[in-house]
Amino acid sequence: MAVAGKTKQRDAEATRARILAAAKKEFAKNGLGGARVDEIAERAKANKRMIYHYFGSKEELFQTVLEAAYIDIRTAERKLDLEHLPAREALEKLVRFTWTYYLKNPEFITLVNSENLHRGRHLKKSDVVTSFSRNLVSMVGDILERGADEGVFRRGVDPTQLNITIAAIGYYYLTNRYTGSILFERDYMSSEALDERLQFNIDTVLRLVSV
Amino acid sequence: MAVAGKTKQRDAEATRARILAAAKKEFAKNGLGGARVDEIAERAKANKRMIYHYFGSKEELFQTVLEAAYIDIRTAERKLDLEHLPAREALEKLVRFTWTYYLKNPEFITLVNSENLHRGRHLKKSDVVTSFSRNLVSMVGDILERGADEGVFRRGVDPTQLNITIAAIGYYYLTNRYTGSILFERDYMSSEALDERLQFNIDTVLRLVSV
DNA sequence: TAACGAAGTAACTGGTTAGTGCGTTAAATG
DNA sequence: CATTTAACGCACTAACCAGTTACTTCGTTA
Repeated sequence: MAVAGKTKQRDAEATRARILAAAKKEFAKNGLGGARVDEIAERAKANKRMIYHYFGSKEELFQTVLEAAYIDIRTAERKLDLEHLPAREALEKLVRFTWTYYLKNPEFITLVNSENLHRGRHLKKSDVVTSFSRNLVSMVGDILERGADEGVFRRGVDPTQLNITIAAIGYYYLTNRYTGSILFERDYMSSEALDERLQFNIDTVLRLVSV
Repeated sequence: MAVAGKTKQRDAEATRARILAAAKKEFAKNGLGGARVDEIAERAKANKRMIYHYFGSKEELFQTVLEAAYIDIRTAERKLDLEHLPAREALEKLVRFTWTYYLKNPEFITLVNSENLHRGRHLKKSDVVTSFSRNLVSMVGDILERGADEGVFRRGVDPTQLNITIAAIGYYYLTNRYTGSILFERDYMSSEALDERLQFNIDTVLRLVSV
């Protein structure tokens, strides 16, 4: 019997987890097409055969990584507990959270980009993720309604469009930071530049919904 | 001597142009890593050898395609002639143009995404593109200043940040339309959805700069 | 404790792909 | 018209890469 804490010589769960973590890094760095299965195996300190044993194929591995990434961000969003905050504060907190999440989890953006290059064909096969997203839209819908009741927000703002915009203004800045830095001759990633962008985004969203 | 209009059996310029057009399609569809040189040659009805003759390597071909794409959008922006419009109209026209350009030139977005996956290493080698972009920022800066003089816009809005936001709210919606359509259970590309998004974006930008 | 299933490994395969060597043919030049 | 230059094509290669075969080792349980 395996004693907890003891270094097991064989540990299916641990190996699977190491593969998943390595795959996330490799897919994020090089995209689905550019990622190398051998590289993932090496990074995970696992044999390549194990990848096929646990995940079936490179594509299924990608699908699993992508699903896990979506579940992670949606779960974090739920934990924000925005229901108990005044509408204005709740919305600002969501904008801040989205920005910070992208900043701390740059793999998320690259994974989503890669999936969209492939026309969403992996996400289509997943059904867990949709229900998580419904929750997000209703969360924002609630904030908007509450804000209108409080008299600080105008009515008639589409929650889905607002959601897309909140994501867009952070996501675009970060995903296009390389070309942006070159074209606009700015350092996109200095802490001053990041702070400035976050403030601009909060301002954009609040002006959009305010009465 | 080649007679104008006569179908030449050999035409360096035409072959080069066909390769470039084919490469744009292939790179946009599959990214730099996923694009196949053989596929580009076939699509261009040129021999693969010609690609290496005119462009040297796959990477240099990509760089040329990317440069051409940037020059195209920046040139189109200049032709908008926004200087002779009232500030509000000028800004709305720019938001509309940006949206429509992305919509009609979907390759542009995918090329930029691909370049950012590769950390901008091709654009770094190009110097033509930077000067084009400087022009865009000053164009928006002028509109903002003019709007403030007219009394319709507030002062202190950063033209670069505004520029980024105008691009972001259109770009993000379109590049993530596959995952978006699945997660939010909406058809992102129906003409009603597209109209609605454009209106939302115009509204977002105007509220952002208005007094 | 035997035996069975699952974890793990190394070496291989078949297909693909960027890039080339070398020969051919059309057009420009003098 | 002869010669040179540049466009063009065929067929090849060396490297790469996803996926597999055939095998060993460990842990669990009848």
